[in-house]
Amino acid sequence: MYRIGELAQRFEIKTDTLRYYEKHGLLSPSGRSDSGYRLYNDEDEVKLRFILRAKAVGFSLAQIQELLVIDASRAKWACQDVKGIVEKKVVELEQKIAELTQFRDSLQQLADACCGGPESAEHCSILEALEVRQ
Amino acid sequence: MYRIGELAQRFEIKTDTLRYYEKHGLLSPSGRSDSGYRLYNDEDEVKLRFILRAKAVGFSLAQIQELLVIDASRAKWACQDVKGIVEKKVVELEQKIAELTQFRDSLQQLADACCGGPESAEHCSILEALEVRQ
DNA sequence: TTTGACCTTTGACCAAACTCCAAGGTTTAT
DNA sequence: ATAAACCTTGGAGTTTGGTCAAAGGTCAAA
Repeated sequence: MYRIGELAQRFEIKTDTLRYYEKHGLLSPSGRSDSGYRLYNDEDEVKLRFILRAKAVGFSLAQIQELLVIDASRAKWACQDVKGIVEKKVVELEQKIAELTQFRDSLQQLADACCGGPESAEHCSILEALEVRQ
Repeated sequence: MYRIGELAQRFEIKTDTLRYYEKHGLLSPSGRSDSGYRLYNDEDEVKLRFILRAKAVGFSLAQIQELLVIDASRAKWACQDVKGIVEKKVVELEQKIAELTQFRDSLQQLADACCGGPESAEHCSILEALEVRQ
């Protein structure tokens, strides 16, 4: 059994983060000491590892919550349920990548069109492009 | 001269957004009516177009603020100043794209390793991967 | 015993970019 | 005149994932 500080330290996160996860229903300690201290067991540790792993590959806490629901009663779910969540996330990421890539390309275009030298910005093609009426 | 509602409608944004931009120093109306209504002129309109254009290519409002400072006194700045801001943003975007791509690749790997069928999630390789101790 | 580290709860704060609400004044068209 | 649309201000709320602060109780080592 770990106290909150021990578990937090073990995973290099803040105690406040663990309290936050508890408050938001992600991970509650399996017990409390007589004085009210949170006590986390091995299963709690496994669950925290799960959460942090999922975060590390880009899942939001809400999405992790979904995965945790499945993980809690694995036999009641199918592999396609899990894979569905992951694939949905992949699509989401791909869309965001596409958007950011578009931003990047637009900006690269602007940058390429600019002389970038010490000339006065009076006639800067980037500034012009941002305010032209068309 | 436009009142706030007219300008907002023209650019398909909320009046509250204009008030927000004013409060945060991005765009103040050039005048006020006797009753206190905001009055925006043609220059204000040009400036708003600039802001929205910059937003559309991914600049944050803080970054747009920087660009506006330059735009306000173009002769005092050089093309390289403007280009510098744009190039910095490009780098930022490239880093974010790289991060998201990594997420995507990790998740795609997980998805590929999963049968994704109706089999019980009891031994789901994705769930296993997320909680394995290693 | 003492002291400092640790723990609790509650509620507020932070970031960024809006958006909403309430109370009340102004304008416009009927 | 009337009613509805429009405007003002100030402050709070939303989202997401934390983080901080205050007040006070508990634990462990010296």
